[in-house]
Amino acid sequence: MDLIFHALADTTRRDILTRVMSTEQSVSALARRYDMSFAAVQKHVAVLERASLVTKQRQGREQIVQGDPGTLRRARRLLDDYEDLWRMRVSAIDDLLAEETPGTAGRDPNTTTH
Amino acid sequence: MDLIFHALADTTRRDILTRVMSTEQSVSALARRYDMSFAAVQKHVAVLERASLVTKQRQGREQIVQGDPGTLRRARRLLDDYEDLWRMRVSAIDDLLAEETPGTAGRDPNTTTH
DNA sequence: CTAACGTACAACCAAATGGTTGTAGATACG
DNA sequence: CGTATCTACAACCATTTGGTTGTACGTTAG
Repeated sequence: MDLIFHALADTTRRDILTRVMSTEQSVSALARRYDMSFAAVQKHVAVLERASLVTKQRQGREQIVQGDPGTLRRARRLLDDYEDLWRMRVSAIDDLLAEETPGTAGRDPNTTTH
Repeated sequence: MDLIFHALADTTRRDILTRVMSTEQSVSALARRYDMSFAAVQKHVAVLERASLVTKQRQGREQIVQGDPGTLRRARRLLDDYEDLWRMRVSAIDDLLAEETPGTAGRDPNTTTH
């Protein structure tokens, strides 16, 4: 998890991810889009790869990069879990209020049912 | 966004977030749970606060920390967007296949309709 | 009032990050 | 064949990170 979120905590890497999620591309094709050295982009891809957000696949002399939706889902699920915690906490307070003053539902504006 | 994901890229911080999402707590109450100095935990909370994942609220001499579900939602949405990119890409390939060999739907096992 | 508690913040340190340049090995092209 | 392209990787550098300790200050408890 540390690896996943760390990989996502960089604008360039998120941009690379955006690109390869919709179209798989070679590392050099990606590098051409950014104002930094090939080696720098190569490192960014390596970080994404270590996090399993991306996979590489050799094709001749090129290395084709493609996104991995499975890892993305795992990350999203974690965020969902945090939101669930919040909802449970609020509903616990709601229950308490409902018990004390029945009829006064007191909905929390931050709580969104999906 | 960098701040948000960077804040999430640390086990201790995610653990703090888990705690305050379900129950708001003072910084020192949090600090007692971890095998590190108060100052270290204080810094972790500061990182979460800079990322707006958490808000602090003074109460006498204590500083009460509570989770912010809104920021969490923003992060989750971004991950959703990446998954959407993937689905659009796959469906584009599907359309192409459907056009070439109608009847052979060829569903991608990675694609999950929500 | 005094002592203990909760917090803020500075100074310091080792390790990791994000970038660079340079070198070298495969693979494709003319 | 020779040359250009794509990749890998090492060495280096400035900055940030995650931790420490120490000091100072407002607030609560005895």
